[in-house]
Amino acid sequence: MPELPEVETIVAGLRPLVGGRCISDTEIHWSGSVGGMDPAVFRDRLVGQCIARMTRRGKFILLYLDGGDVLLVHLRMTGRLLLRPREAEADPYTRVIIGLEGNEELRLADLRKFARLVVVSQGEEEAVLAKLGPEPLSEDFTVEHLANSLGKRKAPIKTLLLDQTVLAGLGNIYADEALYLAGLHPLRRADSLSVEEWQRLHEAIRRTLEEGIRNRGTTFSQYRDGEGRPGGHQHCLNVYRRTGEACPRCGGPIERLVIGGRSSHFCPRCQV
DNA sequence: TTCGTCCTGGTA
DNA sequence: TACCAGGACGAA
Repeated sequence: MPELPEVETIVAGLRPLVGGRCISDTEIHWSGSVGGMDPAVFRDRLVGQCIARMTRRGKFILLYLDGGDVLLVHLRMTGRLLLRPREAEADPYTRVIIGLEGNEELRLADLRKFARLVVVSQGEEEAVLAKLGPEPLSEDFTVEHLANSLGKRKAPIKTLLLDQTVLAGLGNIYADEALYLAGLHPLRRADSLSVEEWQRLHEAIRRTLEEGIRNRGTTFSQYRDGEGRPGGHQHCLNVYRRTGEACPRCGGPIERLVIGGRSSHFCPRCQV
């Protein structure tokens, strides 16, 4: 669910609210969310450390703690990271609570139980992050990088855009939207793209992610920002989950195909 | 590279 | 009742 724009929105919203705050207690309601870690071990390790820095890398949220640990959060499909007053009504599907001094708590709520919260020693997070490709909105993400990493691959371009080792942060929604903006059919073999098409795709990826961030992410059902608010980008999508509706450009019907096990939405007339 | 799996709930 | 869902990993 949460892709780069959603995670960016969460982090930008929470960063000023949790920076410098200290952890006073923790609760684990479903141990799978912390990889089966013993609740007492989890608590002993975190309590007393303060949040020095909060950042995002790809779809990961990173909380750097001043005691030498890093909290890595990945929300996967339905995870939410919410900052709530302690006395606030329980959020449904709350799996982990990290209590902060000052009567608030960070809650990991997650309907489908895929989200993960991992504690590592500072430095160890680099092994996880090293597998990720460049940030799509950074200078490291160039047309050359995109074309060089994928230009010889035979797989459909749609499938490859979801590979986090190629670029970090794109998911199913924004991949479909980027391919629409670029006018590329999701089944196109990557090795068939021309220089000009790589340029269009590169530009389209950036544009669609920037618009997603501007609209504070896409909410279909589960996504909320760090304060529980839905995003607004679902009203601006051109093709994603619009099967049968009119293409904004040509008016023809949007089609849906399953590619690499993921649903893909596209306009067969505008995307070739 | 593709498929199943981890899970639960909403919708057709 | 069947199918669908925003992610990612490991096995075949």
